[in-house]
Amino acid sequence: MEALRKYFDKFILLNDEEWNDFEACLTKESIQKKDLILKENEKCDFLAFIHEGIFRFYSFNDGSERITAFFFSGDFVTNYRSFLTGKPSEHNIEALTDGVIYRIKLAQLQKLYDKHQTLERLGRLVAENLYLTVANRLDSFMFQSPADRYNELVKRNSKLLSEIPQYMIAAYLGISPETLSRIRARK
Amino acid sequence: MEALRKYFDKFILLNDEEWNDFEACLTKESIQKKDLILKENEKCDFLAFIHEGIFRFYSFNDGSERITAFFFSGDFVTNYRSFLTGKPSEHNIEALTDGVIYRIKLAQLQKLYDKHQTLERLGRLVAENLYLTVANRLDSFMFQSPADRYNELVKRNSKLLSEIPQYMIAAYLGISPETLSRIRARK
DNA sequence: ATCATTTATTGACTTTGGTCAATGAAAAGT
DNA sequence: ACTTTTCATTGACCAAAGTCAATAAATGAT
Repeated sequence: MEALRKYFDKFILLNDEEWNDFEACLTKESIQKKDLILKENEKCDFLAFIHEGIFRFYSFNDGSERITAFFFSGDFVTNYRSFLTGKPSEHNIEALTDGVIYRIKLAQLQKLYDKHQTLERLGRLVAENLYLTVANRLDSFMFQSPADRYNELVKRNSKLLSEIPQYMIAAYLGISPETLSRIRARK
Repeated sequence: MEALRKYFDKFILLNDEEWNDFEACLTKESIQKKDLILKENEKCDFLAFIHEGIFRFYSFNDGSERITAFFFSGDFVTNYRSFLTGKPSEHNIEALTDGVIYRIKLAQLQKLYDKHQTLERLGRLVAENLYLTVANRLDSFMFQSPADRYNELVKRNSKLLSEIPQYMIAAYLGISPETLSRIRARK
């Protein structure tokens, strides 16, 4: 689990005791393409660290799918809202590729928070980071046109474009596949 | 500062020592209508607790104003992004009424985090809460029509409507004042 | 109370993106 | 390799929201 530890190091350095306690709570799972690691109406009581694979976080609006986020290796994936509030998830989390994740349960995480102030801090930093992610995405919806959102995606995350079908990119940008096709055509 | 302590109690109970250390870092300020407590391009190095007053958090897109949030007494107001990242703010925070706030500086808050695990936890809970707020707002932009957003606002926050001019509500909903006027007319 | 300014409404027109349908291209299954 | 299904593009049309401009209503200042 060196990958996970490295990811954490970006936020905060854990000593061996903290790390070992944390690692002991993780359970490894192999995931197949199209598996749902979280289903609508379930409570999300876990965080999952993605060792390998791509996931999408989506729900249905009327008939059509809306994708709130994609997650890649090195990311945490969870329904953070359901995780925090205990309410049932309105979203699904689906594997777009085969993969490997490490899960930790909410209850165990809370015990770790109590035991180590450093892990409590890590929890804060993770929450702050997630805040920044959604806040940026909110801005993109408030201030930018679909074409702007697409162009920024191309600039920032061209990897994503090559690995994910275009109609999902459209669902992520909040537009129809036809519109995305036209945005790409005109330029 | 009983109001602030009560607000905290919603998250977590502080003992007297923790509370006193925290309170000692607060500075009280009277604010006049139209004052900017944060200006574009400044770093936001504070959290402010609103004892009295209404504030708006806004920026300019091309020529026109976009309002990201309103804040009322009992809320914290800050540019959380600038606060967390240290980057200059792209937003202004303006008082819509006269008011009273209590500021705490980032540096002092960090000292408190180090001193008391409970305050560290409070920091996490506040971050988690802010996450939920923006995440809900993002959903409203991704999934709802302007009319839906307006109707929900009427349902949830009718107080806001009576205290804030309609063109600002429109800017908050991400639509033109004309469109809001028409949404209200048809029904 | 009057006048000036700000805010809200309404109409005409434009722009943008959505929907439906047809066609082409690519990928997956046998 | 061939068929089937999925995905992407394109066209025609529609609906929603934006813009510009005129007017009305409300608010504030003197």
